[in-house]
Amino acid sequence: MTDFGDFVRRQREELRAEDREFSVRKVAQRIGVQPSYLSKVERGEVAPPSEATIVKLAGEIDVDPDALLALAGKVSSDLKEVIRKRPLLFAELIRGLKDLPDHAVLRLVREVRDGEW
Amino acid sequence: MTDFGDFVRRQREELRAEDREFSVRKVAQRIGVQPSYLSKVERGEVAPPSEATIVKLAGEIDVDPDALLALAGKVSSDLKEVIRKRPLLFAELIRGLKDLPDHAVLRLVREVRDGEW
DNA sequence: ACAACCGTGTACTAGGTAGTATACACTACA
DNA sequence: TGTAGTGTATACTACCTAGTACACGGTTGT
Repeated sequence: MTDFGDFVRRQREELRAEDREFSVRKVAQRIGVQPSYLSKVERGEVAPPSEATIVKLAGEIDVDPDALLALAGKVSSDLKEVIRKRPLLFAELIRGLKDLPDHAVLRLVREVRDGEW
Repeated sequence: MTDFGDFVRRQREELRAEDREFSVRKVAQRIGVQPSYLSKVERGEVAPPSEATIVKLAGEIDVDPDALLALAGKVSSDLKEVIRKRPLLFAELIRGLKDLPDHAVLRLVREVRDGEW
């Protein structure tokens, strides 16, 4: 389960190759944690950080926050909130989409986005 | 935030009016917790139980598990898993549905259920 | 009258979460 | 050559989660 750490390290080092501001220490400082902690996170020595820290990190290393949260095994709390408010409706919808292929879900997404609502 | 406790107590007592098997003690035993703990949960003296315990409780007092989890401020982990596997797709879909009225979401649900996929 | 059952008060806890603080050895630059 | 910056090892912690264990006094059934 070091998917998360490995990904963060790779992404940060890629940015670092072109900008020294992406050292462990500098990034850690910008997202508000100790460098030693970020180091351990990247090496998978400790579990992924909290949602708030992950979101800041995502902003820093230029990845989608939902994608990074997913790598950490988490779901954004604002999405959970949407479900929590109408659990029966959303539970049925999501379970119904569970096994459908991407393109089918995407069709739904688009239908909603440019919705005839 | 005693929504959860109040609801459980009401529901249990309703069942209890017609069946003595729905005492705090009996229900607690069937779901595998101490009676004192269930009592505290119902009175909101402690936070709602874990997901696993909530699901057992829901089965026992005849309410939808997703609804009971929602009252506890939680989302079923199988739904989270679905999102976690395709975070970009589902994040966009759910945020797009966030402010739509029930009937619009329901239309989607039905579209998926009797899907032309 | 008494046994069985009832809900609840009190005290406690193992394990997890999300980190901090400090010190160390190595490298890079000027 | 020294100083500024680098990643990491070690030790520690406050708070939260999800409960347990036991005892108590009140109520009910027979």
